Amino acid sequence: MGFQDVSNKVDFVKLEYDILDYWQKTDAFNELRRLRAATEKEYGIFSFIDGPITANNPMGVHHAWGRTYKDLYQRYHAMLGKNERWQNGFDCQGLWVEVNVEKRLGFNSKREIEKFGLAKFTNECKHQVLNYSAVQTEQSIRLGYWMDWNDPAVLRRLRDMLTENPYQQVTVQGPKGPVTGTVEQVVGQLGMPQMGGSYFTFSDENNYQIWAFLKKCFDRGWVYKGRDVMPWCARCGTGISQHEIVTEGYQEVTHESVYVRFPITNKPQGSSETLGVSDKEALLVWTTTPWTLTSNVAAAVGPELVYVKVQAEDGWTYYLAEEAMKQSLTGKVEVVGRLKGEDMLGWEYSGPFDELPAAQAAFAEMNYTHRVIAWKEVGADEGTGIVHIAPGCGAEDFGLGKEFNLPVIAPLDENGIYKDGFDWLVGQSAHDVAPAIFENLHGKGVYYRKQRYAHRYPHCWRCGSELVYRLVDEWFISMGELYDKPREAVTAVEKAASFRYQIMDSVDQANWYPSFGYDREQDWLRNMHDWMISKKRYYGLALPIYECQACGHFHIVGSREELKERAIEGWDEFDGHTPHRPYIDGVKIACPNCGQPVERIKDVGNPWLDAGIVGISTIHYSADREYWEKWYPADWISESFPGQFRNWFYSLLAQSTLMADGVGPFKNLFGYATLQAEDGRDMHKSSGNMIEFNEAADKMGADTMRWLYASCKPEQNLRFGYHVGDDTRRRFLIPLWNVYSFFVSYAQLDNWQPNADFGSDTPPSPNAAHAQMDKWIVERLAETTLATRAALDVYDSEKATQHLEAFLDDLSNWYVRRSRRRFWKSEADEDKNAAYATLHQVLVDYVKLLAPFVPFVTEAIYQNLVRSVDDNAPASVHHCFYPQADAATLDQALLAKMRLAIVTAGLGRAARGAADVKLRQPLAKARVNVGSLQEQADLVELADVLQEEINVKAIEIVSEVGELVDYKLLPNNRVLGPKFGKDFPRIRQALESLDPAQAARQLQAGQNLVVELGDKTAELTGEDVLVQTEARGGLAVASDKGVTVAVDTHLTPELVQEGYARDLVRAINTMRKDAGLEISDRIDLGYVADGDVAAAMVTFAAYVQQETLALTVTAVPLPTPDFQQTITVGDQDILLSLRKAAD
RNA sequence: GGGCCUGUAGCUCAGCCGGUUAGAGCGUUCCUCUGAUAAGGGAGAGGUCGUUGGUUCGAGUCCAACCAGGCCCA
Repeated sequence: MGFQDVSNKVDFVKLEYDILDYWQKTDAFNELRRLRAATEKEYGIFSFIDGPITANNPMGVHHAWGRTYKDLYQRYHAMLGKNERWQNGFDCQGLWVEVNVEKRLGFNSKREIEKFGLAKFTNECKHQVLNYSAVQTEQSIRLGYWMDWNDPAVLRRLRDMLTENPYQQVTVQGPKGPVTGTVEQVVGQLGMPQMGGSYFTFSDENNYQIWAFLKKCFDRGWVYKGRDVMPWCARCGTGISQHEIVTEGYQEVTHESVYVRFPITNKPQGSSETLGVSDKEALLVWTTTPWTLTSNVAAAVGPELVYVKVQAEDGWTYYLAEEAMKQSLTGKVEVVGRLKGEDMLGWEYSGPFDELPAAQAAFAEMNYTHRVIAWKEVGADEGTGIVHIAPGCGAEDFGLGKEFNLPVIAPLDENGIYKDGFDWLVGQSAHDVAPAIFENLHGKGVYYRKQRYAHRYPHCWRCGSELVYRLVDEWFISMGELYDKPREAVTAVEKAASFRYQIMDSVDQANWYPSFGYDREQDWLRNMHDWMISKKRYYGLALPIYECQACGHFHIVGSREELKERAIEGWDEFDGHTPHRPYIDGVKIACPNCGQPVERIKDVGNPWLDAGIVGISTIHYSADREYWEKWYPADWISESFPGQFRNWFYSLLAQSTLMADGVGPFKNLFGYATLQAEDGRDMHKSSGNMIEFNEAADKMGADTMRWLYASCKPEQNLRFGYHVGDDTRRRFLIPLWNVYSFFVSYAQLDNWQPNADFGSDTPPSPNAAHAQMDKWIVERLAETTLATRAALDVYDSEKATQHLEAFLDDLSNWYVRRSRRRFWKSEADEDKNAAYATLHQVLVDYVKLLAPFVPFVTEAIYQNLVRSVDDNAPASVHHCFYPQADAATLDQALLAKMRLAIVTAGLGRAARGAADVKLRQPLAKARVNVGSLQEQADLVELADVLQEEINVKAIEIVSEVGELVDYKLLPNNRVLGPKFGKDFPRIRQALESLDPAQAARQLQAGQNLVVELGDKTAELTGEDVLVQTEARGGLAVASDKGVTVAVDTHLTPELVQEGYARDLVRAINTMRKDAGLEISDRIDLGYVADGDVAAAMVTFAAYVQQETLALTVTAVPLPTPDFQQTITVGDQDILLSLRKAAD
C-alpha cells in the first residue's frame, strides 16, 4: 500500500471519466443515501424540490450552471450529515413537446395531428420525453450531478416499447421490488416511490394532483370561462397567456403599416363643425395590422388631444392630431381648422370593409354605424392620433367594445384563416393578406399611403410565429381583486377572497437570494391578470372541466375516484389508461345540476400547472401525509430568474399555497441570471456562438465548468466560453493539482505514509520556525473552513470560492514554496515528517472543503491521499463530513504575523525590481519600516524568512527610513472637511507649504501642527493629518499598506561572487533537467572559467556541490560528458559539462 | 406610456456612509523566479469614471436632464 504515481501533466477529462466509473462500480451515490439515512436522526434533513427541466432537447450549458448550484448545495448539506430526497424532475407535458413531435413527424397543422390519431400522438409525445430524459440524465451524470437517476437504458426501453405497443406488459425493477403493468401504466408511475428516480410531470399522480388543486379553486368559485380577445398562435392553434407572452414573447419586426381614410358621413347636431355636402372629408387612421381593418367598428380619439383639419393636395380634407401631422402627412397641406378630440365624438364615418357580409350582419343586428369614440389612452406619438378599433381583433379594442357596447366582428378561425362572411378573403391567412388589402383599399379610394414600421410584436414563444389577436373562450383561475390600499390594511375577509394576497404571504415566508427577487415576485403578484389555464391542444393535462351543454352549468372533477363515481359512460374504456387524451375524453358524467350527460371540455392545461404542483405531488401529499409534512416546505429551491417569477416560482407558490393552506412551498429561493456567450450575446445556434454541453464537458472538463459557475456572480449574466474556462482551470485546478502532485512525488520518493489516524499525533517539527509555518497553514485552513461554511450557509458560493482560492494561493505560493527544502533534504527526520504530515492533512481537509464544488478532482485526490493508505476510510470523499473549525480558537496573531511577512516579502522583491537587481544576486541588507510595535516584533521574529525571500544577508527593522523616502502630508479630508467647511481649501494650502519631514517628526512626537490661514491660525492633530511615505525616485524602496521596504543595492565582490555561484547552480540544475536526470541522481561536474566566476566556483564549491548533487567538481571539461553547454555568467562565457555519477 | 438596472483601462468587472494620488483580473511590453508548476512574482503602457448641468470645502459616488444598452410591467 502507498500513494499511486501522480503525473503533473494531468488530463482532467480522462480523470473525470475514471471517477465516473469508480462511482458506478462502488455504487457511491447509493452508499451516500444509506449513510445519510442513518445520520438523519442526528443532523436532520435538507429538503430540496427541483424545478423540472423540460425533457424535450439535450440540456445546454445554461442548465449545467443551475445544476451545478443544485448539486453543490445538496452535496454540502449531505456532508453536514443531513438526509435528502435527491429527486430530479422532468417537465413532460405541454405545447413545447407537441411542437417538437410535430417537427419530428413532419406535421404542420392540427389537422395532421388529428389524422394521425390522438392516442398515437400522445404516445409519441411521451416517447419524446422518455428519449430526452434519458439524454439529460446521462448529461447530468457527466456533470457530476448526484441524484437518484433512472437508468437511461430503462427509460429508452420504455420509450421504444411505448411506440411499439403501449398495452404490452412490462416489468421493471423498482427500489422496493419489481413493478408490472402495461407500458403505459408503468410510464405513468415514473417517479413514484415504487419506481424511484426522477419525477415526471406526465405521471398519473401529478395530473390527478392538479385536478385536486383545480377542484379546490372551483370550490372557492375562482374558476370561470372567459370570452376575451387573446394573443393567439395560428400555427399552434392555441391561445398564448399573458404569463407566456411578456418579455421573451416580444420580438422586433418590421411590418407594412398603412394610413387609411375613413370618410365622414355625418356630424351630429351639436358639433362645432358641420359637414359640407360636397366635401371629401375623412378621418386619417393608421394601423400596423391591416388584416384587422375588416373588423373595424369605431375610431377612437383622445378627448383632450388637439386635432387639426387640413386641406391636402389630393383634394381631401383630413382630421388628425396636430402633433401627428409630421409623421403622417405627405405633400403640401394647409391647416384650415383646429379642434379638440371631444368635439369629434359621435361623428359617423363609412368603414373600409362595410361591404363584407360579416360586417353588414353585425351592424344590422345592433343597428349600428361606425362612429368616433373617446379613449383617454390615445396619444399622438405614433400614427395619426385617431385609432382604428376592432373589438374582435385586439385586447384593448375588446375592452372598449364592451364599454361602448360595440359590435364584435371576429374574422379568424383557429388557424388564423378568414372565416365565412369575409367574401374574397375567406380561406386566406391573416399573415399574408396585407398586399391584397392595400390593393382593395386603393380600389375603393380610401388608401392614403403605407409605411414600413419597426416595432416589438408578440411572437409564439415556442414556435416563433407572429401572434394574432383572436376572440376566444378560455378558462381562467381568478387571481382575486387588487384592493386599492396597502397590503397591511387588507382584512382577513378580503384576503380570503383574493388569491393573490394569499400568495403574497407565501412570498413573505421565504428568503430570496438575491433580495431583489422578492420585490420582483411581489410586483408580479400585484400586476398579474387571471390565470388562463386552458389550451386548445392535444397532449397535456386533461382539464377536468365538465360543461353541460344543456343547462350551462360546469363542474370540476377533483380526482380519479370522483370521476369513477360520477361516470355514466366510457369508464371501462378509460380504466387502465393514463389521464390523457383521447381516452379521458370518452368518459361522461351526469350534470350535477340537470342530470344530462356531460363531456369533458376538449382543452388541455397550461403546462405551468404541471410544474407548479410538484411541491405537492412529488412528496406524496395524498398518499403519505406524514412524509409530505416532513419534507414540506422545501429548505431551498433554485432556478434561473428570467421568466420564472411569472412561471415556475409563481405556479409553485400559487398551487402550494392553496393546497398547503397558506404555508409557502420554500424557505429559501436562490436565483441566478442568464448565461451568455463570451461575446456578450445570447447563445443561439444561428449566432454561431452556441456551445453544446457535451462538447463543453469533454473539452473544458466538468470540474472546470463547475468552478466557473460556482465562482461567478449569480445575479449577473454569465459570459461562458473556452477562454474563461481556460482561465478558470489555470487559476484554480492546475495549482491545486500541482500542490497535490508535489506532495505525492516526494512522499513516494521518501516512502512516507501517514499514521493510521493521521493528523492527530504527529510531533511538531523541532525547528521552531518550521513548526510555526506548519501551524500557520493549519490555522489558515481553519480560517478558510469557517469562511466557506458561512458563505455556503447563505447560498453564496461566489464568496466561498474566493476564500478557497485565496487559501490555495497561500498554500502553493507561500507554504509549499517556503517549505520545499524540507521535502528535498535527504535525512528523514522529525522536521520532514512534520512537513509531510502537515501538508497531507491540509490537502485532505482542503479537498473535503472543495468536494461539493469540484467532485471529480477532489475524489481523485482523496482516493490517493486517504483510501490508498487507509482501507477503513469512507469509500468516497463525498461520504465524509464537511470540515469544521472553531472561531474562538483561531490563532489570529499568527495569521496576522504571517500575512505581514507575505506582504513584506512581496515589497522586498518589488524594491529589488525597481532597482533592477535580480533576485539571485544576494544583497547586504534590507531595511523595513512598519507602524506598530507588534508588527516590528513580528518581523524581527520572521527575519530569517524575509532574508531568504528578499535574498539579503540581514533584515533591519527601523522606525524611520527617512533618507530613503519622502514624506508627504495629506489632509485627512474625512475629519477636516466637516471641521473647517469653507476654510478647508486654505487648510490644504497651508499644509502644502509646511516642510513635510519636519512636520512628520513633530506629529510622530505627539505634537500638534499650527498652520497659518492668513487672518487666523488652526491647530492640527495627528488625527487631522495623514503622513505618507513614498519611495524617493530611483531608490530601491517599495511601500504599501503601511509597510516600507528598502534594499541596500551596494555590491561587494563577495556578494557578486555569491551571485555568480547561484547563477551557476541554476544553470547546472537546468542542465540536469535537460539531460533527463532524476532529482536524486548524483553527477560529476566540469567547468571552464576564470576571473570572478572561477573564484566563485572555489569559494562556494561546497554550496554548488550540495545544490547540484555533484560528487566531483573539476576545473576542466569532462572527457565524456552526458551534457555540455556554454552559459553566460556575469560577462563571461562558461563551459559546463556534466555526467551522471557512477554512484 | 410607467418602473427598475447598467454605463469606470483594449476586454470582464471592483470602487463602503461623498473624502487622500480611481483599483483588480485577463490581454499586452519588459524584467524576474523556478528540480511541484500548461505556473509564480515584479514593473510599464493603457482612464476627459456615458454627456451636460446642479448641490457641496470636496462628486466615479448625491440630484436633475439627456444619450446608449438591458430588464420588468402596461
